[in-house]
Amino acid sequence: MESEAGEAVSRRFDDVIRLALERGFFMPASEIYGDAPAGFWDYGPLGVALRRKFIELWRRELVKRDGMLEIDGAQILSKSVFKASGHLESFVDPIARCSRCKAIYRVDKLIEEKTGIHVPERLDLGEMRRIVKERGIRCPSCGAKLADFAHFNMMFRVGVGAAGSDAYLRPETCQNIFVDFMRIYKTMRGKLPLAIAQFGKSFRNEISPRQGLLRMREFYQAEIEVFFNPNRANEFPKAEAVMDYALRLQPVGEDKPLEVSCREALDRGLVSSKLIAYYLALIQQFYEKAGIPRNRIRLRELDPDEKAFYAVEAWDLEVETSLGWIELVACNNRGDHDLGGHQKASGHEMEVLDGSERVLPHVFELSMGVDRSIYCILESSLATSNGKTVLKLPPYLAPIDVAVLPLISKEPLTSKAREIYDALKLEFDAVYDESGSIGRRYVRYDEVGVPVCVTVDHQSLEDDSVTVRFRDTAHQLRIDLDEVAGFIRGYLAYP
RNA sequence: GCGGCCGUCGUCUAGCCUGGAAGGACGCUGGCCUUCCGAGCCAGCGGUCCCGGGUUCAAAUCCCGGCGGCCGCACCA
Repeated sequence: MESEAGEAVSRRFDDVIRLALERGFFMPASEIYGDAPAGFWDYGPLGVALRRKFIELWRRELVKRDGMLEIDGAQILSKSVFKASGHLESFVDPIARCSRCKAIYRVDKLIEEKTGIHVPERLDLGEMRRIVKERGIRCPSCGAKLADFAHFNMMFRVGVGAAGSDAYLRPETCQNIFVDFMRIYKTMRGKLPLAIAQFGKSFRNEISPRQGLLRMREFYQAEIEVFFNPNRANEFPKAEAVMDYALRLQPVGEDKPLEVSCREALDRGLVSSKLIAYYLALIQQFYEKAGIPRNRIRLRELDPDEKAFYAVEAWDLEVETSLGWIELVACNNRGDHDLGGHQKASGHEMEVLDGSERVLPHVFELSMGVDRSIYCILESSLATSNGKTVLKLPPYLAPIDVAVLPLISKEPLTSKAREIYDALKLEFDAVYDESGSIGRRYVRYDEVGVPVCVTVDHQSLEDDSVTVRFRDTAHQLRIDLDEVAGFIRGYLAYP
């Protein structure tokens, strides 16, 4: 892929990484040591602030808007949890190693490739070994015998306590929600449909992590699990509010997204229920408010081969970037896989009363990749103006709200500016800066997306006014000092 | 995990082929100057040349191994 587009692609990705490294958004973990494993990243000060604001927007647009309950679960969970969830068995790849050149292969894929026989991933290893032997399948690169048949599980195993009992770092945050469901339902006086949300870390031992924040071994998810009565997924009054909202749906068989209202999507049977249409609308609206242009968002239906082992209906919210379409949110109808599995394995009742009906709730999830979202927001906000970088984040996502600057670095302008900074710093994420020319400082803050700068000049000393300078236009406005806080508050307001 | 390319101050890079004092630009810090968009001047800061081993009088440079990055394949539960 050496086309012009291909080159532009890598340049744009590189621009984001360069900005991130240079200005402290994020950096490789364990960076100063040579044995730093791939797939682990540290967030720096600006990255933390951006992520915090992104999550605050998520709380506002999804959790609060919909009256969801938020929890914060443990990252290490018992082996039994993953036995019941299916991850211990299904979260694995069957692999084998060449006895001579040591290359590692996916056995199921290799058999399929060589013989055309479809091999279920979960087929017994002995069975796979038998097929390989019978069909005389050998190492594709050197022709030697295959050996060391094994399951590679992508969960990180940890030893708990002195005995080192097996437990696992969660590969998805939602298992806490399923395990805790009954207690939350009871103690919070729950009623179906009930949505429980969680923001936190997950861990997957990726074979080959790559592309910065896009595929990590330790990463943030913001997940929402909606528990509902499958017989009543169309009795959903809240959905009326979004019936005219246009989804960008790409059902199986389409090669580009269709603009269809929720109503039309339901009428045409593209989406299976009002409940699902409603949540697809909420998540798409959320990304529009996070600053991703609508025409770069799509909700793509997964065909059966692509779906996770637990999914019965699956839509991915994807965003188009210079690297292609990136999956940011998995919207899965998980059916009763989870509560059913935990009910059976734990012996704990998971059925609840919905009216007079006794029902094992089904689950629709919105599983968001936070770090990937941060990358996409950075990339889509990155603009160039007169050869200079301007990060055009929505103001309410900007890591720094306001920079307070004396026009020149000289008393009494500096003292005056410091007073203003002190008055703003508790309410806002503010910085004070007197280093370098005023133009240099504007550029410095444009580059990290600060939406407004407050500048103290000679006139400020006479009449207690300041100028407010806007990142996106470089225009300035003079306002009275006692209106500054209110003005910034208004400018940073959510849409 | 395989294959190709690659790894030098915070960032970008010169130097590597042909072994011989790690240099520049931007940035950052302090000062002077400066009343609005990367100004100027002065003085500074900043590098385990990815790591380990080998060859050599001498290694950023050559060789081997590892780690990491990008791209392609595979994978993405």
